[in-house]
Parts: sequence; structure tokens; C-alpha cells
Amino acid sequence: MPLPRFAKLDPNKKANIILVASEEFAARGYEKASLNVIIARCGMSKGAMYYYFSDKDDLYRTVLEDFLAGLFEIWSGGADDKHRPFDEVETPEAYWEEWIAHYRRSIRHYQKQPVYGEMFHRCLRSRASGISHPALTDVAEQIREWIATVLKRGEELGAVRTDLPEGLLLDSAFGMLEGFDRWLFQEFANLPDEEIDGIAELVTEFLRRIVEPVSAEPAGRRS
Amino acid sequence: MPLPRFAKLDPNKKANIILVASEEFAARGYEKASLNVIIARCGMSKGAMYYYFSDKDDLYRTVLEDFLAGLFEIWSGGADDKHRPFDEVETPEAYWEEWIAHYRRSIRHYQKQPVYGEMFHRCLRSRASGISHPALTDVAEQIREWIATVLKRGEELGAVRTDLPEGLLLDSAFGMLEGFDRWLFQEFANLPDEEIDGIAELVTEFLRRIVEPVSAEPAGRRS
Amino acid sequence: MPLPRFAKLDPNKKANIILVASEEFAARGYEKASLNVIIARCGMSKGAMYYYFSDKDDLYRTVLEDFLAGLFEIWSGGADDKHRPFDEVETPEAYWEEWIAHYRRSIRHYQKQPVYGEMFHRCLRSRASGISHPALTDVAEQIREWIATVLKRGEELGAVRTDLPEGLLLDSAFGMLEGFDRWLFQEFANLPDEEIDGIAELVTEFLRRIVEPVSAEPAGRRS
Amino acid sequence: MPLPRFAKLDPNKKANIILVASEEFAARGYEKASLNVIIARCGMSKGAMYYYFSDKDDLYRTVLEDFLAGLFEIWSGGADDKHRPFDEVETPEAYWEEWIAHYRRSIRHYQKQPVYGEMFHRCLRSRASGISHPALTDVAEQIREWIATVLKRGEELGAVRTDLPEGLLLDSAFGMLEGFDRWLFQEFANLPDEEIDGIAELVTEFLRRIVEPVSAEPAGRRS
DNA sequence: GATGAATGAGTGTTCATTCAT
DNA sequence: AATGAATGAACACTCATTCAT
Repeated sequence: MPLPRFAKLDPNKKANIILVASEEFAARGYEKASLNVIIARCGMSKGAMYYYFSDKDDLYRTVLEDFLAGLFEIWSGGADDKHRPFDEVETPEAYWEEWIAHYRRSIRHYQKQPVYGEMFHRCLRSRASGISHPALTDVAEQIREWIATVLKRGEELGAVRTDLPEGLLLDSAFGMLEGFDRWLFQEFANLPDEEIDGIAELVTEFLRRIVEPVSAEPAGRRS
Repeated sequence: MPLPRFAKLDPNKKANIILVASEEFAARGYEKASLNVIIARCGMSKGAMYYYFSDKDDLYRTVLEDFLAGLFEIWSGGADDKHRPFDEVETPEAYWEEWIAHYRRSIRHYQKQPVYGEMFHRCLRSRASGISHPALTDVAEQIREWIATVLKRGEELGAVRTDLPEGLLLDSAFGMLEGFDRWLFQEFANLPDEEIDGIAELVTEFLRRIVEPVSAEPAGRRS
Repeated sequence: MPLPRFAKLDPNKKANIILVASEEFAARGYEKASLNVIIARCGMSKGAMYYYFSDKDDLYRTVLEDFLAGLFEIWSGGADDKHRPFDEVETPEAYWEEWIAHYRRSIRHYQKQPVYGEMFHRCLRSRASGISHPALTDVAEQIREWIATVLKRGEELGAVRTDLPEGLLLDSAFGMLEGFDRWLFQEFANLPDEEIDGIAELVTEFLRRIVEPVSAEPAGRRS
Repeated sequence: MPLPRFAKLDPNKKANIILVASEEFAARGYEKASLNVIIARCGMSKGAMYYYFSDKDDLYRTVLEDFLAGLFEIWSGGADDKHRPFDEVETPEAYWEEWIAHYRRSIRHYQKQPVYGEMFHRCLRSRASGISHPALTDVAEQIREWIATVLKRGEELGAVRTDLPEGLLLDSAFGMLEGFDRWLFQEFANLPDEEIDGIAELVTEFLRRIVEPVSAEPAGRRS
């Protein structure tokens, strides 16, 4: 929702504004983030900022939109963001393989763009809070819905249990992924590139344990 | 850390200050919470507040300490907070039963004291964040450590796997519990009292699936 | 006083700029009116506005000039604005008849062009104020002078008393007309067309009572 | 509506704040008036102003209330403001004598407190505008109602005509008084004290001419 | 002729904190 | 032991105006 002028701005400046604002918002949250600081760091005048964005809220939403677009691009496999890799799998095994691939892509992306990771965690944390900014809640909701959709696909393939109240499985699985991510984030500095695959497999295994039907052959337990 | 004078204050007033401050901090977070509002709601003067607490930060820490003490009291089974029920179990089965009991107590407590629940979720959400107040991170860390200790006990009993990097299992399990809690919170209004037991069993089952050794008889899958 | 370029502008655009600006100035007053808003509503660029007008003040004066020209055209009987109907009456009775006709014309005009009415009232209200914009005070002064001239004509015909300090009679009469107008404005929606004549006669009668010489046969009291 | 603390402030400081604020509001109107300027002129800090008043609006209302209280005190004859001198007159002649006395009091007051005059005219001018601040419109409305009440009393005594639509007479008379006032204000510097009586009689005569029943013996025309 | 990006002093408002009493 | 008046830097936001293109 930035004013249409923003689209016409020099791409470098655009990217810089979004980067600087992302950092500030990611580091301090919407409320504490200071527009004055963002403006100063961008080297713009007050008026210029308000020339492109109608207010702090608008800037924030723009930052989040940019983040979400980037995220979904990664999640859709680098192709256009309408591509849904999980729609193409046809067996439970392929389904779980796609989860591994999904995680592999995500981790690689976070390593390259640490700010994305910050934003991502902010979104996750904001869930169900009632306190955080509506736009952030929106983004969190979209992420959650993405996962819900993928779990739905898993249900169709018989890879995901269906005997629990709507939302319970999703929230628990989502929470676990979030926790795993948290650990991952703190280890990023120490994480050798060649371990990424193992990590992706591990988190997928955890996910399986939670969401697989109780009658299924348990993941990672094939004697 | 409040000034020593605070200890000498009339217990009713003490409790009132902490309750009012808890509500404000729980509802709006440290940064957005207004000392002015707290002071007004307590019916005290500005000077009085600063007589007992050196600053906003100090008040916040006091509130959190009180919260944490209350939490651990519940978690220790209502006895003094040095009592550690998990230390007393001697078999894996007893270990899991204690988890169920633990959850049952927690849920009952949240239902009676919603403010505690609010604080709790704030703590959870703040985890691993460079954003939130250090004192909140501290509390979150202590909660995490409590769980870590309990998982350690599980390891000793052979109920918890030991083949993963320190922290990974903890964060994943903690995240799952958090997500489960989140779902629970939204259902509180609709949750009949007699279902609490089932809920406590369910979340424990999820926990088992994540943390049990891979070779173990999987939880909830006994034919 | 707009820059000479304005004269050369396409008449439709000219009229549109003046209309839009009139609305904004009439609705919000000089200070609160936003040039940005006017510019946006006109669909022109910032630069263009400053190409034709040297500043906000300049635009305002142009708008007022246009308003005043239109007003005097009406008051001069629809003919060119040098025509002065009151100069042509030769008896007191004809003088008062002309006042009635004057009012009839004015009311009809306001009904067709509400913006004019708004401007008119703004001018009236600004009278004798150290607050309003000098240009508005100027316009108000010119309106006052128009009435002064007409009263002068009345004095020549013996229809208007001459025994009071310069200005006193004028201000009182002007104030009364203003008050009458105010009432009129609020009743516009409910005012059937056929009552306009009665209204015009009534206000003229009020005017007569104030300004007629004390020895004259009082208006509306002819046994 | 100032915060209750304001009442406890040193009366000199209170009066000073109201005086300074009155001047600024009277001179520039609500919107243009700068709180910063008022604060600086009072020699207070920003915080202090907001300690006593919740916002600009609050300060403005306080100023207006003070003004209105002062005005009604004068109008009630210097006695407490519940005293209504017009209620005590019992004949048309006494009624008109009270108007003269009323005007005499008002003029004397304006001469001593010029700011009151400024405020008064701002109120008058704001009438029926839709633009001005609601609080100002309120005050204007109360003044109008005061006059309406007095005219009503005149009707009861047969001193005021009753054959015109509600409001028309009031607005016309009010407008005339306003215009008269305007003239008066510009002459204040030149007005010798001994002429005040004549002025008060003159404006009352004007009023009579407008509002007296058409059949009555006209004022000031007794051959 | 015309554009629109950029400016920056200005606005009203908040709030943790201090300190004379 | 307690008060509450006072502070002032910081906040988000506005808008008439300029000027390189």
C-alpha cells in the first residue's frame, strides 16, 4: 500500500528503504521502531518518507508484504509464487520428501538473508497475541494458512491424521517447527553447509511423528 | 530487586501493586505499558512508586519474579517450590503420568488466573528474541530450564532420547507445547471441565512422540 | 494578481481551478485549506500550480476576486458590473422597491450557487477581525462600501437618516442583514420558491426601520 | 474540563495561563493557535501544560468557560450568575430600561478587559458556521439562547412582536447588535466615558425598532 | 511550459523520571 | 514516608514551498 510513487523510485533506493526499515522493525517491533531513526538511516528527509508512504503503518505493511512475497517465492520452489510443489506429490513418501526439500530451501535462504529470519520469527511469535500489529498478525495468519493447506494435502494422501479438532494438530505442529527453527537460528553461525540436509530430514521426522496417523508405520523407527 | 522498603509495605498494598502492574504489563508489554496508568490504577502517587521501585524496569522485574514464583509453585505440585515431583518418579510410565498431572494442574490454574496465562504466553513469545526485555527473556530462560531439567530426568529413566544435540529436542518440544497451549487458550471458553484430563493426556502423547527414544514403544500406538 | 500566464490558460481549466479552490477555501478557510488538496482535486501538478500562482495567498486572492466580481454582477442587476440600479431611482419609494428587487436577485443566486453563499458568509463573518486573511477583509470592506454607497444614495433621497456618526448606521444595518441572511441560510432547504418575495420584503422592512429618519412615516406601520 | 489539579494551582499562575491562552486563541483562532507559543509565553514546560490540561481542546474549553462565566456574571448585573435582571421587570418601559443598563454594563466591562471583547466577537462570528470549533459554537449558542430568553420575556410583556417565524427575529436582532458592537469596538479608543450612556440608549433604540410589535408606539419617534 | 521529488520547521502529544517540599 | 508539580527529549505526522530536470 505505499503510494504509487514508490514504485517509480530508483530500485536501489527502494531496496535500501525496505532494508533499513526491515532491520528497525525486526529489531524493535512496530511500536518501538522509530520512524525518525529509519529516516535518518536512509538519509532522507522527513517529507520524503511521507511522500512515499502515507504513515508508519503504511511503511510497515510494505516491509511485511515484501517479506511475505520473498518467503512464498522461496517456498514455492523459486518458481513463481503460484507454483505449489506439494500439489504435485502423489504418495505419502513423496509428500515427506517434499517437506525435506522445502526445509532445505528455507534454511539456505535464511542463511543468505538474515533479516528475513528475524522477520519470520517476529511473525511466528506474534501469533494469537492480540497485541501485535494487525498487519503482522495477517502475515502470521497467511503463513499458518500455507501450512494448513499443505497439511490438508497430506490428509488427502493419508499422510496426516484427521481425528483431531481442527487447529489442534496445526498449532502443535506449527509450534514445533517454530521451536526447531529457534534452535536452528542460534546454531546458524556454527552450522556447516553439509549438515543442512540432515537438519531438514530431522525436522521432517519430528513433524511426521506429530501429524502422521496413529496407525501408520512410525517415521524413523523402521527397525 | 525492589528497594528493601517494598518488603515492609502492607501485604495487601503489595499484592495490589503487583496485580495491577501484572495486568498492564501482560496486556501491553513492557514498552507500551504506561507507568502512569499503573500508578493511577493503584491509587498511589508518583513519588510513592519511585520510593518502592527504582524505575520501571525494577517494577517489571518484581512482577516477573512474582509470576515465576507462582508458576513454579503450581508446577511443583502446590507444595513449596523446591518440591520437584519429577524427581520422585522412578519408571518411564510414572514419568509420563506425572507430565499428565503437571498439565492438569497448569490448565486448572490458568483457568482461575487468566493473568498468569497472559504472562506465560508473553514469556513464551519472547523466547530467543533480541527484542523483548532482558528480564522477560530471563524468565523464559528459567521456564526453559525447568523443562530441560525435567527432560534430563526423563533421559535418566530412559524415557527421553539422548542422541540429538543439546537444545534441539528441548526447543522443538517446547515449541510444540507452546503451540498446543496456543490452541488451548483459544478454546478455553468452550472447554468443558471434564475434558481437561483428555487434553492433558493428548499433549503428553504429542510430547512423547517427539522426545521418546526411537526404539521405544511409541506412545498412543499400542495396537 | 495571478501571474499573467493564468490569463492565457484554457478557460475551462481556469474555471475548474477557481471552482475547486473556492470550495476548499469556503469550506475550510484560508489557513486550514490545503493547497495539496486543491492541487490533487484539480488534477494538476504542484509545479503547475506554482507556475500560475505565486503562492497560496495569490490563489486565494484570485478566488476572492472572482467571487466579488460575480457578486457585484448580480447586485448590479445582471448587467455589467458598472451598472448601479440604485443610482437610477429617484424617490424614496422606488429606493425601497429596488432594495426588495436586490434581495430577490441575491436569494435566487445563492440558491443556484451555494458556494457563493458560503464565500459570502465567510466574508461577512471575517469583518472587522484581526484574524482573517487581509484579502478576505478587503472583500468584506468592498461589500461594506457597496452598501455604504447605496445608503448614501438613500440619504440623498431622504430615505436614510443622517444624524448618526459615520459607520454606526452602516454597521448596525449590515449586521442585521447578516443575521437575517444567517436565518435565511438555515431555512433554504424548506423555503418554497413563492416565499422569496415575502422574504425580500420583510428584510427590507427591517432595514427601513433601522435606517429611516426618525421623523419618517415608519415602514410597515402605515396604520 | 481541565484536570482537577488545575483548580489547586496558584491563582496567579492560573489566571496567567488563561490570559495568555485567551490572547492566543482570540488572536489566531483554535486551529492556528499554537500550543507551543502559549506554553512558551507562560514560561512553562510542555509537560506542565499537559499536566493540567489533557490536550489543546481541553485548554480551549477552559478558556471559553472562563470567558462565558465572566460574561454572564456581567450580564446578570455583577451579582451571582443565576440572577436574571430581566425577570424582574414588569412593564415594557422597565424592560427597555434594563436593556440600556445591560449595555452600559457590557461596554464598561469590555473597556476594562479587551480580551473579553476579542473572545466575544470570535463567538459571534462563529455562529452558524459549521467550521469553527464545537466548543466555540456551544458558547455562541449559549449567548444566543440568553438573548432568546430575554426576547421571550419581552414577548410576555408585550414589548416584542410574536408574528414572525421562530428565530428570524432573534437572528436579525442578534446580527444588528453584533454589527453595532463591531462599530463600537473600533471606536473604543476614541470613546469618551460620558458617551457610554448615549451609546447604550442608541443601541437599545435600534433593537426596539426591530423587535417591537408593529402596532406599538415606535421608539424614539415620539414627535 | 511543466513536473514532482525533496525539504524541514512546525504541529500536538506522551511519559519515564526528578526533586523540592 | 510520601507527595505531585515539573521536566524535556522523543514521538508520528503536515504542508507550503523550492528547484533540478
